[in-house]
Amino acid sequence: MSEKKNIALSTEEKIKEAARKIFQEKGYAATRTRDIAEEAGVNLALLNYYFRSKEKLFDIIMLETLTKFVSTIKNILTDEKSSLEYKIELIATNYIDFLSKEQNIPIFMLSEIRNNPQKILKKIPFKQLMQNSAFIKQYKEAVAEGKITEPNINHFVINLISLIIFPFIGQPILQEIHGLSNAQYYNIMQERKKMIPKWVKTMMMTT
Amino acid sequence: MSEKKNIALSTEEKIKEAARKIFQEKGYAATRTRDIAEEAGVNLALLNYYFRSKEKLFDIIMLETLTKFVSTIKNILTDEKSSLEYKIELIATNYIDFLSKEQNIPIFMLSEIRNNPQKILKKIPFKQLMQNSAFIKQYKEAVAEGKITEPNINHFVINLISLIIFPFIGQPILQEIHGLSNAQYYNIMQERKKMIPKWVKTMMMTT
DNA sequence: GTCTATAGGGGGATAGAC
DNA sequence: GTCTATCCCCCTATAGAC
Repeated sequence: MSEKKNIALSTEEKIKEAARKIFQEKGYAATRTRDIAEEAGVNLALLNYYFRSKEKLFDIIMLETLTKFVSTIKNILTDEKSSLEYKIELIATNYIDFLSKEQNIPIFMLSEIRNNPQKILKKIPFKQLMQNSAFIKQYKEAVAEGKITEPNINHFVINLISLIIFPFIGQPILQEIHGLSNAQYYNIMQERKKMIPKWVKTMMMTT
Repeated sequence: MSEKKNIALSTEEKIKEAARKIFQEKGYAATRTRDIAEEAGVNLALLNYYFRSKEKLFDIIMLETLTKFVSTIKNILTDEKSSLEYKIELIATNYIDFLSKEQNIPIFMLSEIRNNPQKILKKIPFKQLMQNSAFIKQYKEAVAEGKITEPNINHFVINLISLIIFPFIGQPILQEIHGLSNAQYYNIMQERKKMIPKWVKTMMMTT
């Protein structure tokens, strides 16, 4: 199944694109290097020629996935000029747009983290990204000014991330429960871009 | 199948307990039958003697896991007598207690559903469980009476489930971001038993 | 029912021709 | 760089002794 868009790619890039697709769909353990080669339309031996091993290829895909995932919010969190409210709107909008196109990324990342937490978490400085960010500073200011009554920023971050990401992870089950088509579910996710910022704001005023 | 009062588990039960543990930790593809046999402290051949194949053993574990997961809320949703508010409190409390003990269940269920949606979803009548439940009826009544301003029940259900379940799925990453110990994270989850019901209530009044 | 031994085959990796 | 052919380990499953 050779696709038009792949014709311009080098062999190495074709393999990476195929690996990204299949690793993200099935996870490391369930992926066979033969499937990646077939998806890429290249010979199996080339996979080892370019990337040495299945695991090394996986490591590259995972690092790129994590980097892409983090880059979606990195600049938002550290921007000193934009307001906290605007940051929340941007985070919700950008992540929902990003994940609508790359639906498998959250479950892929999280299930591989379960299988090997240290290996994956050490690749990306999640902690440093958050701490001392403008985002955190502004949240604490809002608490000091009485604009927010929930002083524990952990709950705030957990809630924001949960409301954005879980609907993608739980999509099969949530669609089944509500009897929704893919298009209907997509529309619901679009609605959430506007609603999540309002919701988290009111939540943080509830004690 | 059902043994009398346990002193020691039967061989069959030892295998099932070991299989449950390892499948839930690592997922189907990454699990080796040798690991299950070792964990159970029995010979590898006994696994096939009692369960025929790895897949048949997995199917049993998955069905039991889904059943346990659903039974946590089944009676709550269908209870005609309790109020909507009380139902929400019970759901939050019971699920957080359940998942605090069985932390791997959500990611296990959801990643196996990703790998094989129809096979797993058809095992459990998620849809029928929800539709025509007292829970849905009471939500619609609350909308009609103006107690709730968000008419779309889909968002309500998605939000409630997201706020309860995602913190368990994302635990490794969320702990890392906030620099929290296991004990600290456990305490945060305990706090959420009281807070989630308040939050979802105010969220559904925000339009 | 439980064990040892092994069949059978899938899948990652490589040698070597071109 | 790309291919064919093949190695060989590992894992599931089974045969057969006890």
